[in-house]
Amino acid sequence: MSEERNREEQEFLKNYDPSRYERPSVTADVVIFTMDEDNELNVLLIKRGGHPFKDCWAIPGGFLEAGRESIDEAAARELYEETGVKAADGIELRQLITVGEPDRDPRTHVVSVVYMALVPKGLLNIKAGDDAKEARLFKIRRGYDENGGLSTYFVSSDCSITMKNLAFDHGFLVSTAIKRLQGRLSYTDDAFALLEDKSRFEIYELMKIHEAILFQKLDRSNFRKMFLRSLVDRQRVKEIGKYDAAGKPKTALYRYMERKDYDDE
Amino acid sequence: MSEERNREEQEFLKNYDPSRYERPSVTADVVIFTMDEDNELNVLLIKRGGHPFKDCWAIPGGFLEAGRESIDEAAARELYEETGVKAADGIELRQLITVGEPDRDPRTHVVSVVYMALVPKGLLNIKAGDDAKEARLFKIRRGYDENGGLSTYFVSSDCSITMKNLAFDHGFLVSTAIKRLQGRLSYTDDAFALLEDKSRFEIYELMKIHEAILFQKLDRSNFRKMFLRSLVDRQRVKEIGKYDAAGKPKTALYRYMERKDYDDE
DNA sequence: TTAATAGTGTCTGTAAGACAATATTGC
DNA sequence: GCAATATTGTCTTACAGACACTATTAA
Repeated sequence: MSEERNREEQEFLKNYDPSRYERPSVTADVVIFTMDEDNELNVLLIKRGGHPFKDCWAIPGGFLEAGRESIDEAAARELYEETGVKAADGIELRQLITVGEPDRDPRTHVVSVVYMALVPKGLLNIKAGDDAKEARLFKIRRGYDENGGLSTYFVSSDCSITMKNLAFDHGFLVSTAIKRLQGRLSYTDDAFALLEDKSRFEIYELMKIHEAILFQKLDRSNFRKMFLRSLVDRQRVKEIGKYDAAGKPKTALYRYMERKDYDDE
Repeated sequence: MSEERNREEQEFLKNYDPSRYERPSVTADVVIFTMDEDNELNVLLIKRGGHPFKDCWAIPGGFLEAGRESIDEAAARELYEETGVKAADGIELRQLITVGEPDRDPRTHVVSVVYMALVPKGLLNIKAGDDAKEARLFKIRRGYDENGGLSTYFVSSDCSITMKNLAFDHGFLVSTAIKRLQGRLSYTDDAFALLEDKSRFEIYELMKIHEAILFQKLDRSNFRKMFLRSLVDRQRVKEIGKYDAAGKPKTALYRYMERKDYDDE
């Protein structure tokens, strides 16, 4: 940009009044997935402490602090506040969808940028954030409703809620997240992000994760073949030992090789 | 929701002050793709009429009118203002990414929800919108820069600009859109959206579109096989005549069968 | 001993990619 | 006629899915 144009633009910016336009609020919401001890897919929900939708279950989210953080940073902050997990080091935090119907929040026009995160359960340190009474993991289950249609619902120790009972349009958002997770499974490394220890795992641990995400059993033999192809050919995974100290054969262990994400290529 | 809670929530909403939080501006931007007579992929760019980035080329976009339209509607409005194309009837208008670095726009914190649209050239009626001097189609070309690296640039009758010369972070946004378009090509019906007449086309018209998007030549025979498999098996396309009135064989014509999008399934 | 888990092998069908061989159309 | 376009076919390799068989481990 030329010197003269630069000066002209500086002048313009000095006189710019940002209050001219009616602005919506912006939030970053996060659908946080994990795997539990029963090898089931879980999602983190919070019980809302304030209006609107007080006492309803919702996905965690918070308002963007305009001028002070990017929308990605707001999502990372929200993830951290709710789980103690820092979005850096290998945690998947990926943008999912942005919703902005004028009436989706009764307070005011809220545009929500929704992310999904994949976190091993061992890293989770769940705590209710600012405007939440409680935060809790729910098992995601598939079942048939009274009409015989397939429906998704959330199960915790003492309660079970359906997708449609979540606050705002969060049922739709979680549903979208699950579909995206399933769709991406075959061509991304998403599943590895849910392993408790990515540098030390067995083939069938990974298979359990695939099964949980797809809500269906897989064939051991075929999964193994697929896995070994990815292993040798694409060097995404390395075998790190198959025998114990005495040289006796043991279940083979593998290490996931960290790499740049597909989205960036 | 119970009656009492409902009344309580109404009370809360009456006293809610939306000006409590600092809000960013929100825009809907659209990367509009089409195919030209030379079977090359084109993108619509506008020359900015005002500051900032005055006289720079950018993708069309506009501020969300908070409280009066959804973010999807804002994108559809922007598409219409720039091209006269209504987003309904079969035009692909799909959310791509949302960006929100605090300093990506020098005026104020702007969160941009970016869409991509696929429009046949015959429907385009390009006109410069409010704050644009000019709107124009650019051919998207791939070439090698001085360092031998692959780079993408935009070519029009009398000018050629590189990805990095676009206003704001729009180079990144267009680049992301192209990658997404390429990635989705094999498992979506995106390519059909660029046909001049979806209800009457030849196989190799569709192949030209695939070639333009992928920036590479394809094998006729193999493309044909792939196409015919999709045709018979998936009933996505129907043959509508291969012979002329006299019964003489002609190039086969096909009709695309409209269907719900994958994302919604 | 039984049941669950781990690992290997086989068979079938489908599909992608490379490439050869015709046929048809428009100058 | 030639060149570009359209159509069909062949061959190879890869891989997904179904399923059978063996070995090992834990209760």
